[in-house]
Amino acid sequence: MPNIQQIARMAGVSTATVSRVLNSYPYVSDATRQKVLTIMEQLDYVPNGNAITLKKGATHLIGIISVTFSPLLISFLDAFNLAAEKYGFNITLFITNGDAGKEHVALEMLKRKQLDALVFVLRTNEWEVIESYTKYGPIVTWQRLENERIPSVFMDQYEAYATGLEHLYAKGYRNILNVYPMSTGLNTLERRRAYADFAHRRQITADDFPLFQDRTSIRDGEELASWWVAQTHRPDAIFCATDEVAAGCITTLHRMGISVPGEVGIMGFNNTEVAHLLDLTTIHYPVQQQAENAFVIIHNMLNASQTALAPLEYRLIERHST
Amino acid sequence: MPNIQQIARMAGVSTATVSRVLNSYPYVSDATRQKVLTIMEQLDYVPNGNAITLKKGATHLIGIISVTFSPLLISFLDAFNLAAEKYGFNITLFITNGDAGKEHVALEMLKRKQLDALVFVLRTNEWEVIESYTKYGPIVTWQRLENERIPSVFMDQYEAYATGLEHLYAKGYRNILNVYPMSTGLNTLERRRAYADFAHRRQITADDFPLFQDRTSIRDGEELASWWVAQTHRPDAIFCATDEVAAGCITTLHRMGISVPGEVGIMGFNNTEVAHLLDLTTIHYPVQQQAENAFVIIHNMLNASQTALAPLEYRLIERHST
DNA sequence: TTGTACGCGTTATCAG
DNA sequence: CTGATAACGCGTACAA
Repeated sequence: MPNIQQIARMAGVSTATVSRVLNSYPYVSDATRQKVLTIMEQLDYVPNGNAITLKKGATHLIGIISVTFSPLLISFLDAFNLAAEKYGFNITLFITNGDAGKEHVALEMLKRKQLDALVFVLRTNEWEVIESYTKYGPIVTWQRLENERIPSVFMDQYEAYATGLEHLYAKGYRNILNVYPMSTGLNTLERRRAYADFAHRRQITADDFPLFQDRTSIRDGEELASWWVAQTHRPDAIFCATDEVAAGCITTLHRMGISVPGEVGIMGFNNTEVAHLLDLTTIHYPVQQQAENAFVIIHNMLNASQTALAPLEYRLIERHST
Repeated sequence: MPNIQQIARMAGVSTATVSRVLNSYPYVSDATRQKVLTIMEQLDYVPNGNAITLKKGATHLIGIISVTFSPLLISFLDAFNLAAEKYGFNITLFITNGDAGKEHVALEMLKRKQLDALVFVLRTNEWEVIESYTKYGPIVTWQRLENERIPSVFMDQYEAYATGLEHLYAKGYRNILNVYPMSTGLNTLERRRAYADFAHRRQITADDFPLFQDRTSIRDGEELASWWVAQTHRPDAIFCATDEVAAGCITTLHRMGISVPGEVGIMGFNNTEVAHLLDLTTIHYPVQQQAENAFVIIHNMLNASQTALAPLEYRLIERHST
């Protein structure tokens, strides 16, 4: 593997000149340019990216961290990737499976300048730990967070959840079971607050259903359906934490011969592909815009620029499960 | 940001000694070690990963390239990631959306030593183009390929498809519609060959169904269902290219009030999550092992080692759609 | 046990 | 228009 010096020597010029040719600087005579290019051809010269990285201090690599591969992460990745590639950035993926150590690997890579920035889709370490790394580069999160140093592209779910509840109310449901996502997340808090306010507004008395939370997977939905069937006092609608929960629930109910929305209404959240597949009423969430914004924020921080963020809007997708 | 020299100077030692402490070499007196460590602490010293990368010539980054985010890619990524992280490797993702240019970015990064190796899950460029980059580092593919320089972790689908067909036959289906994946891929060829041999073996005369290929998405499955309903002479079973096609098909049929497997049998391929969700009979494909093998091959090439590959096995998953 | 000095491959400044 | 040379930070023979 020849390097820039060999090329310089063989072409009878200095490395500076070779570098100029490489980066198509002006002020290089056509004669020397051609000479250099020819030698490069001959020796099959390839500039070493690591040397450039070391010199320039930028890798154009952004780390994205999540606990698992959820359908939502995929949408996020897809949109982020699209935005990033326009500016020559690529993505390094860290799936932690909840292992704080794996997350540390990513943080350390930022610290050691192997990554230009980090996006936390779903964190494992405490925010304090993560925050202590902000001095090494931009860190953005998708989760809800109020932190001076870690910008968030989160969109509050209170209103969106309230909209879903009002839809169920309008459809005649009065006995709604809420199934919440991660109990550690603030989304659950917001959704519970939205329900409390809704119940008060609509004068719905407290039910005696158990509290369902930490339910986000298809399997969770399947268990939910089994629970529903076993009850004597049943909810007439279930507002699921994710479309996947709704999917597992609705297919299991169908399998047991229970009609949806006849006997029970089912509602999802996020509008992922499975919601379309199973004709689920759900809330469309602007994941794409959030992902784009995550990139824009990073790009702004890296270049001290001021590109504006995209506005975030949710909307109710009414299908036939309610 | 202090560097190794500043630390050396402040500690009153040479950079070599600092480096030794950094990499916990033996033969450093405890006294000097402590002195150096203290200074590092004080100055909040962080070794620059890029400099190390340049010096050592390895990034411990492997690029993975695919056209889209299919459920199968996710399984692959997940398993690959698990294998890779044990050896300190991370993954950089390239989703090309069929853009050969984006694929070139990855190839160039390998060439320029920003990536240690490349895995083509789904390529866009011609193999010839890709092959010309093998001199810059290990390139492995998941697709079927017979190439000296590009190892493949592909598993032949002839037998698996034949097993699926025999299952349908055993269930009494005689009028099978085959829906094939990418017409450019060899999987389609193998599956068609399996069907031809099956038809001959079971003395099934040629049907007059159109040739369905390049069908891999949920939407493709939905269209397929519409097609099926519109026919007078209908197949009694559909062997779908992927579970997603089967999913789109079966839900649409249900929606139209058609019973599965009563009026038509539906069979998927790959055993992804949606197959479980919709209770689809399918073929389980050893994606995890293929992914692990991809990493093992790369690791072997990088270290001239000889770790053995995992054996590949498929199996029929019988559920209730046939 | 420690230090010197060079190499890794580029870019960028400054002179000419 | 071109060349010398100093960074960028670190690892490592070789010598002591």
